[in-house]
Amino acid sequence: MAATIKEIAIRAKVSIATVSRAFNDGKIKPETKKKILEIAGELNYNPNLLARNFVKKQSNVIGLILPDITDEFFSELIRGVDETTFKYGYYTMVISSHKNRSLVESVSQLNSSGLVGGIILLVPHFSDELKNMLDSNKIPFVIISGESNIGNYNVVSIDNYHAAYTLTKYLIKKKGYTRIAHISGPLDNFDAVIRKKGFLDACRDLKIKIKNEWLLEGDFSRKSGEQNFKNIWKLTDKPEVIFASNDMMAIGCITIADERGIRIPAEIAVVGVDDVFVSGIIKPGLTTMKVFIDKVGRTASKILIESMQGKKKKKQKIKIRTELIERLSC
Amino acid sequence: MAATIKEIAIRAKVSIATVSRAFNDGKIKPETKKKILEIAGELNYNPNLLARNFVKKQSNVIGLILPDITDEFFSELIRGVDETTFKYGYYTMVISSHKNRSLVESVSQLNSSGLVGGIILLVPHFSDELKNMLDSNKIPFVIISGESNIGNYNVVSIDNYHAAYTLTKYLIKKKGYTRIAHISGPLDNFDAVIRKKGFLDACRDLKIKIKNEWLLEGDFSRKSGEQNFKNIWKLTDKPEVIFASNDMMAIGCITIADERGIRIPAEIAVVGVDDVFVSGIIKPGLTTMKVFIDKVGRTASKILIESMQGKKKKKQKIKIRTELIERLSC
DNA sequence: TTGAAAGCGCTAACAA
DNA sequence: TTGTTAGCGCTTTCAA
Repeated sequence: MAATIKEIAIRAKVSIATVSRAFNDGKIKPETKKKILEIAGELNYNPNLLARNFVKKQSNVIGLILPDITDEFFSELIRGVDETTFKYGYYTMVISSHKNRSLVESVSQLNSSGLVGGIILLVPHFSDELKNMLDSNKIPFVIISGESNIGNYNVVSIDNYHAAYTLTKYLIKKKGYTRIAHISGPLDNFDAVIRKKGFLDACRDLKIKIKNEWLLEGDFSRKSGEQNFKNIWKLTDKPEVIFASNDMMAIGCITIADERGIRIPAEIAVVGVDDVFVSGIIKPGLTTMKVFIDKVGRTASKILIESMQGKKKKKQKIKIRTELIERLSC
Repeated sequence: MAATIKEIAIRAKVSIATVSRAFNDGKIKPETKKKILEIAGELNYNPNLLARNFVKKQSNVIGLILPDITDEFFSELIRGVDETTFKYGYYTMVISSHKNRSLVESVSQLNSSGLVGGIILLVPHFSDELKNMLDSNKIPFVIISGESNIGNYNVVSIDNYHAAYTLTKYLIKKKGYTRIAHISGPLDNFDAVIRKKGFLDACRDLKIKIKNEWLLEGDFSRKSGEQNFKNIWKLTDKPEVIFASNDMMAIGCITIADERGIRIPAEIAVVGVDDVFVSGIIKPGLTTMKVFIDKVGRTASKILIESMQGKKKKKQKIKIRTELIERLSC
């Protein structure tokens, strides 16, 4: 059984209240505090955070709710969050919502569980149900989402629009492409939609006409990149370059091109967004927009913790910048 | 403020004890239970897990302590753990020990915090300090480590020895190599040491002589693979194949070979262990031993949860099998 | 500066 | 089957 303040109190011949004060910032005589801390050290005392959180009706644990833990991407995100929460003396609880546990359900359970004092929520898309739940939500939360115009919440996003716009502009102005295909992510996903919009807007602004058949929808998976590449390759009127909405789909394109002996970028070029590890390894290296997902995690946790600590400024909307990485795929 | 059993009790005109029983498996009249559950539903009641855990002196949160959250590898591990804990109604708290937080410190704090009811501990190597701490540890824990002979603990390991032995044998018997270099991981890392032993034993058993200069030490990073490859390439008496102790180092080898126009496997072959995503993408595809790290996570959590639930069988040592993946790098 | 005592939401004896 | 009550370890009034 771990030591409690009661034991310390007995040994130090003081009341438990005094011991409690020694560990918080309460008024206490320095000598008393010193003695208590000494005894605590001997007893190897650590406060029972459960009890503390319970009575204070707060928690130094933050819940990180993910739609699904799969790729390298989330691992980076978790790292960013963990780094920050640790710095502030908080813990990170990772919760992924699977098929049998919806986002809404996860949040709602967590909320009343008392287990966490704040939530970081990664939302690929926004349902009314979710919005209702959040609006009636008591504990602080920060949303990580592609779209920041989703109500008066703290939101951290990748700057998807800027990423797609910049990349498209690069394709057109720097590389001279005029015939561009776009494989979007699933169109119920904010990031996907905004990237597509950035692409379309850039094309429009730069007076580039995009054929309808060059606008495809994938699901961010490598497999859907492969499939869409095959479809593009069947077209009689082929584009010169494929802008895949993320690296994984771009990698799918390159895979199939490689299988079929189609030369990249000579016959068709490919670019992506994310800059995952593989993108620097694959041949040819994938030109892409680097996304600083760990920064997203760090930023979100920082905002969350500040709001948990009562520094309630008004809700923030932060976009994390991206960066063009030029390689040889286009 | 979230609803409590007290409120429910008032509305249902029963005592709080009865309400409590309704949510547990206590003796209770079906009709009473039904009514209580109904009211709970209306009030959108969720039990305060903090309070419950506190009074029961247990916790349905398990702590997953990692040396550092970096690669794809951990992401898979976390996923495996999360999947299982969810299935049992538990939560996963991910804690990584950074420079400023040692493993021992993490465990010890967590222990008395009451926050978690069990711990999964990933230990790259074993210190006396850690061992002492674990021996005096009160809450259940499972160790994930390369070496399972580290005391009377629950340990889940990758079957490193078998992986290395099998791969080496494959190199020699199937592929006919006789001149093999080995880039080990850091030699204070269990996985690294055992893989090296498996390699050495296989060579000895198959009467293959390994020159000392072919035995190098890396640190599992891609960079150290690159460096070691350069060193190997300087040798006048070069090996025919490099057995890198993990895929990342093997990828480092391939990267440099590629840069320098050295053909793989024609001029020198390379194999690894892990089967990370990149290994199937890189050219040539990397022959490797697939490690089922998600299985490691699932197994560890299962054992942990069972032991948390008091099904105390004797300590288990489980090795997760690996599988040869033949590609074109050798 | 300290102590006494209440109470956080819940479970688990014990009593009825 | 249900109610009463004590208590988990801690913080926090209020009083001394």
